[in-house]
Amino acid sequence: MSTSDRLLRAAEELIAERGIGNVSVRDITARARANTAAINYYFGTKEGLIHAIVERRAQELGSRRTELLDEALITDPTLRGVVRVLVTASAELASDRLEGGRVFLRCRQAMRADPESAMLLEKFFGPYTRRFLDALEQVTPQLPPMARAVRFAMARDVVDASFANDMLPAWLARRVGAQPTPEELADLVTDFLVAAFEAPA
Amino acid sequence: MSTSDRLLRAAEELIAERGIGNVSVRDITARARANTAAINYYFGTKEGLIHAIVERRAQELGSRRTELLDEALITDPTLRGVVRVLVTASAELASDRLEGGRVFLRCRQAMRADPESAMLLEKFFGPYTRRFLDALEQVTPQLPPMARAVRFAMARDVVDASFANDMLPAWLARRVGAQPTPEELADLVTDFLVAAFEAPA
DNA sequence: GACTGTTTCAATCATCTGTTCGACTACAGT
DNA sequence: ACTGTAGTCGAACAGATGATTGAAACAGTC
Repeated sequence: MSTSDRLLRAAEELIAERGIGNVSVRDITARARANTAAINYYFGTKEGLIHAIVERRAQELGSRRTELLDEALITDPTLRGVVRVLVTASAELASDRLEGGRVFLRCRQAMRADPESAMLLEKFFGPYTRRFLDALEQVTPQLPPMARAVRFAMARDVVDASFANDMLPAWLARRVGAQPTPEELADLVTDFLVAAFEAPA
Repeated sequence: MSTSDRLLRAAEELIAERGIGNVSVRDITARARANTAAINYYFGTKEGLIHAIVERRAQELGSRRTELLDEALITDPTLRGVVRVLVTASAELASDRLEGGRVFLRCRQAMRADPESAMLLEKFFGPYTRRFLDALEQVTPQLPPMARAVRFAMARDVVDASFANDMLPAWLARRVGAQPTPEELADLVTDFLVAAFEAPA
């Protein structure tokens, strides 16, 4: 694996573990077994690094999401079909179908707390998110726009949060005796969201 | 207002604006119009400051939540009644009924991205959250524990995220032409969650 | 007015931050 | 053998960081 790849990976890992802001270039280069200057050599600045992280993942994820969505709109153009796609896209990451997906989910969640990074995320993931809302519009024509928008925003948050963290917080998992598997979780989340979208406005 | 109060306030504001990790003690003391040493004088360390922030807010919020919950379990012991409480507690903050509530909501959301701070939050807010799950158990006896736990975790995330950020992300608000008021939002979120909890397991 | 404890202040500490630099290596094409 | 290019390395930079210090300013009490 090339040095720049190792840097990207190491940065994602560290950000996922500690949150942005608690990660220095020295931490990253150390874990990547690279020299301190490596980040500046390959990405110009530290910011350039996180830019590269987002750009790369957005491309991977975006094409997969588009793929799933196009398929669903043909084979199963229902509310459940569209929600399934939203859930599946994240569930696939959570089960590391895409290399390092689990790590990136947490990394992205951490970036949301940093305004600058949050803008980056919006810039790169925004277009795909919009396509999603378009699809949702098709399968919930009866909903007033404001209700649909708010529900969509909530659904997004639910999916992101559910799969990024441990599925259940530790105390909750202890209380019910187990963590759900990613597959269980995907079903639970889907049922939850479909019912929520079907609520009368 | 005393210096230590100004420090707490300033820290909450800055964390809310920039996220933890982008806030130095100098930033905080500058905004609080206090000396650089003030934080160490009053709170020992920077970490002591954020500890104090969480402790103070947890006490305020906890008692209010308990109050709302006890009341609801008597006057309206239904799923909708309990969900209403969950939503109301945050909606009150979002409309600044409690001084600086809006700011703290964002501040807390930012803290969630920092593992150390997240542990603090869990420690201080955890007990109240548990009481909530107890209440939910009473009004949804038909749900399997795992489904209830996951749904509860999702509901928590929805409420926190909805009221912490601008209600809708900028591009979504532009698309539907307006931001919902906190009251509108509270109703929309409540309907959404009640329907979600009523989904067959 | 002297004495007390509390609060504020500027200056300073060692450490960590992101970034830059010049030297060194390895290897390609000519 | 010579040259250019890409990569790596350790050392260094200036600035920011959290924390500490000792002196000053302040209040209230005898």
